[in-house]
Amino acid sequence: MRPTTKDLAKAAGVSLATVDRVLNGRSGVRQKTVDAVNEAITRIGFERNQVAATLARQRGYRFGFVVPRSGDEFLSVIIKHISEFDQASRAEMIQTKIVRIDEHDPHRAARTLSRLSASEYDGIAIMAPETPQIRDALYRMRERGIQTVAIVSNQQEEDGQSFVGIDNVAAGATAGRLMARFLGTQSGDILVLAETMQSRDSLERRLGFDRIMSPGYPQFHALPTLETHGYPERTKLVLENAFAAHPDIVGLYIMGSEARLAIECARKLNPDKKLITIAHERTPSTEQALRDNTLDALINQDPGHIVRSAIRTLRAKCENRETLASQERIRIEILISENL
Amino acid sequence: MRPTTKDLAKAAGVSLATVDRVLNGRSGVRQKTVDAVNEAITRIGFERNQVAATLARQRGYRFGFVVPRSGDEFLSVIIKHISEFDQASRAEMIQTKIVRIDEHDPHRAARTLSRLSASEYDGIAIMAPETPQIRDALYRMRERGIQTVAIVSNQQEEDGQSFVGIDNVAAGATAGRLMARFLGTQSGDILVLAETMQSRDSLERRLGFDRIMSPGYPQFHALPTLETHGYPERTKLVLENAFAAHPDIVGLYIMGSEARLAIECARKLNPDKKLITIAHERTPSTEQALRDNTLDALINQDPGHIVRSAIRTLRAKCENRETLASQERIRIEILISENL
DNA sequence: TTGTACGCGTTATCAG
DNA sequence: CTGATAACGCGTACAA
Repeated sequence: MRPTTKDLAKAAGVSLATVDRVLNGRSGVRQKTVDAVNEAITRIGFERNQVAATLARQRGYRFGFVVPRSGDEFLSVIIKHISEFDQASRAEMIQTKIVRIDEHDPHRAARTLSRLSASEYDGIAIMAPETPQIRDALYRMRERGIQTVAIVSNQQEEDGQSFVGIDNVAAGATAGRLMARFLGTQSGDILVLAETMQSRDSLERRLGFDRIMSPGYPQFHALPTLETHGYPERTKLVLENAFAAHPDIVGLYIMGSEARLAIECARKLNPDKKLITIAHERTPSTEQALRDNTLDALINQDPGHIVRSAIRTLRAKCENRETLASQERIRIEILISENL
Repeated sequence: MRPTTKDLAKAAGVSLATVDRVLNGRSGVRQKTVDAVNEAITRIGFERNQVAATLARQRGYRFGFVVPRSGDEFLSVIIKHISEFDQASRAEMIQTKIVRIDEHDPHRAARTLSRLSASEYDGIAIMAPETPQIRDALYRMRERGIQTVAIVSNQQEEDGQSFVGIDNVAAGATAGRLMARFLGTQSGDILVLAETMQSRDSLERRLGFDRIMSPGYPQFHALPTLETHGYPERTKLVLENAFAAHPDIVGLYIMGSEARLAIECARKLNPDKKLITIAHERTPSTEQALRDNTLDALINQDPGHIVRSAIRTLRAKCENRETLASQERIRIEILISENL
């Protein structure tokens, strides 16, 4: 049988309460006692039983997912996975709620975050673009004792363990390599589309894309990124202009997560020639596009994995232990119609 | 607060013990009482707290991974993940052991399996080719009350929920499509290599590969599968013969999981021409091949995911509940050097 | 600064 | 067939 807190208390010559204090880093214990307990821990090989610990806390774990109020198909897929997980994990004493923020108004968003209290949440996973206000709000949240983790869009580099998502530079590079290989012996211009180049995700993807394209494939010319701002009319307009100005377009790289529109437009504007088209994020519509061959490849980050990984990360932080790094690394998936 | 067994007992007008009997399907309860408890369950919305249930069992969960005694790099990666998981999940009261079987002697293997008792194991994950002896042994294991799940190689269709691994037909198709697209406008023969065509995995991969190649790309001709039987000399020999007989080889599809040898041989035999090469399973050596460009793509099934998924599946079976299907589906990953 | 005693929600072991 | 009651290993008031 594995040693328990009782064994540990006996081995260290203290009471259960003191063992608990040391184990959970609470104050009010003499350094000498702390040392004695720690010594006993290694001596008898004590390891805390998380199952018992979770049960003993009156409440289970309460986590919140902060997501944009308005969003694209990818967001709804994420949300679907959150509620799916919530249902499945109630028996494990994990509760998950969704908190909406106004991503266009950083101050309002920050205010919403500031209202999240430690008495309601043990941890928060946030999916939001990086702004000073948000970063600040997160910092204060951690001070209040709420664990945080960023998902999908990275918030900052400083804290290595607290981002769950893909490396967007590598994702862009992956798209670039596939584009080049699928184009084969052709040559010409490549259209690059984003909702906005303000976002770090798009910048990084573009960077990665160019890093492959520019040095390795002089026969292709990736045009400056076109911004759609998520508006259908604007998407149509920029694509029209682009096709008019560049008669030699052979490829289309859609960096944003709303690919449906762009694919449709491009097909209408260019019905005779088959463009190699690569987009990001698996959603019902990109999946359909892959199936009917209007899309050649999809770069995806598994939303279910992201959600579960975020929760595992938060939980590990609550119990202040390490996570299994290999498990939490989100893969840059390449999807074609055969491996959907 | 969620209703507990106490609430349930009160609501049903019985004792805790009876509630437990009904909940865990034990015998010795009148049908009328069973019905009353079940009615109360739905009425008050009772849901069992798994954390408490796990704690209350004296022992935690004890799972075994049955794997071949001898094996390739992929096997050692799997084993690495098993022990990694074992370490990380001790705190969650899950114990994982590795059991070796002689995959070349089905009878001996079956005997080893027959010695696995329910007093030692709650569940067994098995990675082994499908033979009548093994299938039988598994059947008897389930009768003994040990949960089972097959990993990597499917055992049979009958039980939908108990295979954790990829669809090998789809994996072969994925390889085929990539091969065709990477070859582009070239034409010629494609070499297909396997350790043996006795195994169902290889057969299925070949089937999927041809399903894409034959109808869609008449400019390519996939040669009959060559068998290496895992021997270096034999690999060298069959490749030499193939290159001599077919001067027009443009592609190499390595279906088996020991790709290192084949890649090396092919490169030596064919130093002037770049073959499009696709293999299966990420291992230190295939990863290296991808990096130094001797491999164009890798079809992979995440071994870490397989291990964790197998354990989640076994645990769910022990607690007789459903698993989250979306979580347990193993992806057919496409790896290139950019998304390693 | 340290210790005692009880509770968390379930399972297991008795007795009836 | 059914019911009390003691664990399981840890957290947490409250007392000292």
